[in-house]
Amino acid sequence: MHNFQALFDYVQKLSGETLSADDRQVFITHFKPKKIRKRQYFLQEGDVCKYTGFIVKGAAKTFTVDEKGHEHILKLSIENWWLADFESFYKLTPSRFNIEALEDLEILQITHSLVEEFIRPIPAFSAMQNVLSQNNTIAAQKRMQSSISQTGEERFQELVNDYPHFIQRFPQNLIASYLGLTPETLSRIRKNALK
Amino acid sequence: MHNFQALFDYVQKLSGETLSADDRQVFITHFKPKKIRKRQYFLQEGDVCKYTGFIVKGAAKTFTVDEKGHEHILKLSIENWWLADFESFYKLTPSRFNIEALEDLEILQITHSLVEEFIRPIPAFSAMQNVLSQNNTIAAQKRMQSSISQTGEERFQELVNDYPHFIQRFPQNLIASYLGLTPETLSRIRKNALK
DNA sequence: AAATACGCTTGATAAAAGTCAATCTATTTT
DNA sequence: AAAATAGATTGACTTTTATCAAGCGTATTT
Repeated sequence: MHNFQALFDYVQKLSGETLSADDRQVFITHFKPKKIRKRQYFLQEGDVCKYTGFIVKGAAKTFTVDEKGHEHILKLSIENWWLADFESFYKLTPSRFNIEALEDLEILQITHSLVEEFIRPIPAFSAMQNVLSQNNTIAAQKRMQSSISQTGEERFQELVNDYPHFIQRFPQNLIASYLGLTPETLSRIRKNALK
Repeated sequence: MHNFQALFDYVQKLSGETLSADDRQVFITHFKPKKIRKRQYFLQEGDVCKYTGFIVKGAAKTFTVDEKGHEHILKLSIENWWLADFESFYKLTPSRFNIEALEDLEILQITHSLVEEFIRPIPAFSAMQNVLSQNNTIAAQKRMQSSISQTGEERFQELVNDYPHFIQRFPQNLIASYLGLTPETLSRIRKNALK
């Protein structure tokens, strides 16, 4: 039996509400456990993102590949995050992004229509969605603010302060890409910062 | 009597639902019309953003000022947008942003607690919030993607394509700041693009 | 009408970041 | 164990963008 406890804990924590036994059963009925091995894709550019997945274990990157073949990482996702290209997921349009497992992934996945029909009616879940939406708005605003007004070095320092576990968990070339820098530039930034 | 029609139209359009006469009365009771003259502040750094305002007429910029005294514009807002620093508005913490009228503003403003108590229970409104939240997530993702993977010139071209009315309505130095560029750099980018 | 602000442009120079190539180390994979 | 791969670093050089300063029109203000 797959581990739904992480999902229950997460929903309850963010919503501040309790899930009844019946609620839990609805989750268990509609979310499907799935494993994705390292280097496998959860989503490929051009495909429709039919599922969103709650990460129970593992990590993934969401990225594009430009004309020169360079990767640009938009998101790094770990346990207790939702995996999806939400534009494609909401609108059922082909995605511009790839999502690839960086470590073996265990997720609980579900389609948009099943969420709408069965999961969103659960009050704790929609309360969680509201909190999550607020958190995401705030985080997106902060990241955008950094991006337009700070140097690479300042953005890196902010990441070290705000998400130190990301620095430990992911190799530097991925962190660099997430910050909009090349690996060489981040390497030099770190060298200079050591003074 | 202030123009609530723009707000009603907006809520109905985004939600796909109809507002009853009673619903409308709830809006009229709790939203307060306010005028803010050009160059006046809706919000100042360090203050708590107690209100969100629906823009009926006019335009505003949301920006920070860095240690060197340079402005960085995070958002440019016009009719049918909501004005606020949502981090400060949701959490009632002091804001890091300033919001200033670029043109005389007519807004309909309301506090967070009044929204929660009286407005959000209106189904069309909460449906609108859901759609808005999705749209914002998608737009934020797209802008972030541009920021980490494109040059200034490409970001400018994208803005011209996606929001041509912004280019017409705001001076170039504000557009430059919104794109994370100096006015000089944007001026040169445009000169080169004319070839 | 004169004075002032503002916005845009251009030039010269500096700083930040990217590109390409080489090397080194530490894992993985075979 | 050997081979292959992945990640990090460094050097030389280029491109992109910022900075500072000046000049020029056009609104606004007085």
